[in-house]
Amino acid sequence: MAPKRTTVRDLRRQNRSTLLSTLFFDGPLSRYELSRLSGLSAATVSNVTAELVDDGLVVEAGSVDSDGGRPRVLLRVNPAFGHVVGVDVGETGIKVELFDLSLTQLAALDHALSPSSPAAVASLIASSVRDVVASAGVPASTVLGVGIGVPGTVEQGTTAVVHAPTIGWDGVRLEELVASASESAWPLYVENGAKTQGQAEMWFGAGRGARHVVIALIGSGVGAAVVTDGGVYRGATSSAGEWGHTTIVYGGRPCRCGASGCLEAYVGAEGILDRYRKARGRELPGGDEQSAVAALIDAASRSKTAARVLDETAGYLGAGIANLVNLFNPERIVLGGWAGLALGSHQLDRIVAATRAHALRHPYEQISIELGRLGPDAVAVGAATLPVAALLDRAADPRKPASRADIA
Amino acid sequence: MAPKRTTVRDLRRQNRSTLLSTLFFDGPLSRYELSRLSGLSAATVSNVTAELVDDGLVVEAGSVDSDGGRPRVLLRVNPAFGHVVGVDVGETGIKVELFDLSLTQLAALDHALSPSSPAAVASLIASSVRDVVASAGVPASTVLGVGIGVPGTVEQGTTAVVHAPTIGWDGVRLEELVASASESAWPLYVENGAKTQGQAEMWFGAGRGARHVVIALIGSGVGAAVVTDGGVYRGATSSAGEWGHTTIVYGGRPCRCGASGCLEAYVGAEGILDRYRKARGRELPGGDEQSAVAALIDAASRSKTAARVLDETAGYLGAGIANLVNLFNPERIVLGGWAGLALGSHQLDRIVAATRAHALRHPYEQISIELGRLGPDAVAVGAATLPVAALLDRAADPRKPASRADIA
DNA sequence: AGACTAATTTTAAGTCGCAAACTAAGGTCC
DNA sequence: GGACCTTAGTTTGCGACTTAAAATTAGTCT
Repeated sequence: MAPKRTTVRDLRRQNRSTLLSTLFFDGPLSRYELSRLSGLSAATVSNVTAELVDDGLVVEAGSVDSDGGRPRVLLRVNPAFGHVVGVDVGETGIKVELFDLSLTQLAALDHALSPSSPAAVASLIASSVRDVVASAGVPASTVLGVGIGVPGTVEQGTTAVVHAPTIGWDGVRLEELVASASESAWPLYVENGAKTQGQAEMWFGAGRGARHVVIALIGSGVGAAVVTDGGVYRGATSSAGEWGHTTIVYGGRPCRCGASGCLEAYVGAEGILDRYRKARGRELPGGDEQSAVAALIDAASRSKTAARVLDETAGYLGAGIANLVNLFNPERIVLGGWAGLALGSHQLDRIVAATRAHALRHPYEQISIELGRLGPDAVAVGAATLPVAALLDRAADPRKPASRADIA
Repeated sequence: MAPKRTTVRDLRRQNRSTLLSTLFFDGPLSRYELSRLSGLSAATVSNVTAELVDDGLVVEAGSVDSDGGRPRVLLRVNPAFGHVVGVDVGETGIKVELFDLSLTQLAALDHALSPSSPAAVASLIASSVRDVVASAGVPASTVLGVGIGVPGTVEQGTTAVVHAPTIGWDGVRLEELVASASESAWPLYVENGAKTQGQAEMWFGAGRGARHVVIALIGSGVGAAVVTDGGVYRGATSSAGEWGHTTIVYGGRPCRCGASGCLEAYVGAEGILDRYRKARGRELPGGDEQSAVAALIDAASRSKTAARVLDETAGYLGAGIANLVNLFNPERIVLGGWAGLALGSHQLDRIVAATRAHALRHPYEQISIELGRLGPDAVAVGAATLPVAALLDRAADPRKPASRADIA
């Protein structure tokens, strides 16, 4: 068993964390409301919030007029307490964005990137982070951490190890590379991009308020972020949620992962276009995947072949979603990723119908299927979320106010 | 957010729980070892264990001679503190077993059962529980609770609702039925049989020591218990883990759940036998499923058809397991259920190979695939585990010693 | 201005775990 | 067989924590 002591001191830390998190997610609140929401006594709330205010983590934010009685003073997390950086390492470029503590974007930077060595990417990340911080005029010392979302599985051990076949990475210790390429010692958090995007949807998008959610992501590849009991599920070594490579057609189409019959080979953008190509018996006009998929969806109103391919896609996708429903029994499914949104906005009905056809009745009745609400920045926002989550989690020690050093 | 206060009192409860659980799972331990394992100070361990001994939950169990120094006094959970009952409601009968607190069986009872109304089953359960308690000469007041494993999904709400199509149950509130059929007010715990069996493997079988495990169960039907971070994963409404009805062959064989291409239709006993029947082009000799499957496995050394059917089964099963590996990223897969054990002991190699072929490399490298170690009583043992888990969890209040009333 | 209300803060318990000092129980060594 | 280790477990004193109740603060209402 893990030696998880519980001293009276941990109590305070946990209460700090609870109150800070409540303030973060449920907006400005009075001490009184905090007391109700957290279950803590008014005295404790007063006591703990005084500390949080002292530490600069929380500030007063006006007051609510009363109708007879002392007006409530509202408290909220101090957005200027610190800043966080989110990095989205994609297959064709990287995005670097700077946020304040309320995840309001202050600056952003894009870099196109042809497939490059991990070291080259790491040094580009390091310099871009420095640039974006400088461009916003934010003092480097207020940066609480840098979150990095990558397109591949991430094994979280003492240090994160990235396996991203689509960009040719295998066993890359990105943290170490970035750390040695940058002179600042900001805490780094590396995580799979589907999971960071999922966390972004949970905090600010279609997942808000639910505790059991699967965020399905369909783009070139297919992935998912599974949220159980409010937290992203990681499994033994954090590579859980590889939905794209679950078998849905035993012995079916070959997949780029080497296996056959994977869901990704049917509903990933490449798989969809390839099936369309084969159905038409000739090449498609050139162009990037996104516009090709858009063209296919557009053609569906005129072309029977296109309509059939999309129908089949909805069928496969529904079966894939049904598998998630049966295995995870979530309360909500969020369909995201550029291809997922494109498909979803044109044929959500059919996808839902196919899901119903393949799922068991009772778990199916629990769910609602929604489209993602966040735009193309979701991966970066989600990445920036990681240092914030760390801050909320430990809420820092009463003695040494929360700062870079605390988050590890 | 859930109003989960954290008072200084909860600390004590949690530490009681930690110590009691450590003693339960890691056998007799001295106070000194407890202190190391729990991370609590020696003083606290002394203090808390004194309370536990006072309450009768823990007793001394001899001592270990020293080589220079005061000998250690061993402590263990008092097996006689209370008793628990486990009930296995199967498709063809019910098993009722009585255990002491260390899950040592004291008495057992079997009843064949043709498909019956829920009320009839409930009253049979109630009377059998009374009989088994009486036959062991155990005072009714020491029974801490009754766990019931059922063959279907269980929605846990204020009261458990059972949906078990194979025995014709739909929306059955078994707790209420059993409670009103029995005069004793023992706390009842209703749970899906695959989950109780999974918990039994975790506590006493092939799952010991691991925190992320999937226990796959293959019999007539196919199910799974997913253990994440040491606990059985339930999802939003406790019907998670319905592995048998995930689609593995899109558009494939019809399944008794109404969908098509479900894993169960390929690797469930019925599915295997039906495929064999079709492959041979004629009827099989009669008999029950278990002996029919045994006969098929036996025939594989002589019959090409039988061998092929089994090979294909291993392939489907491997793909199904690979889906679990990709989605859950466990550290261990346990293959259980009578058909799973039969298949596993004759062709584990092929199942493992098929799993490797369908799983992603990195999550695959984390796992070991093992056979279940528990016999046919596993469902009942696992059911009996439920009241024990409740006891360990709340470890009862310092003031009023743990008893029936505490577990709810 | 005085009464009344409702949100915070202060005060006075009471609980908890920990470190250090202390006791228990058994060795070793001469 | 007695002085002296060694290790296990207990007692004591203390600081930290939450809570309930009392006090204070800041408005509204008449």
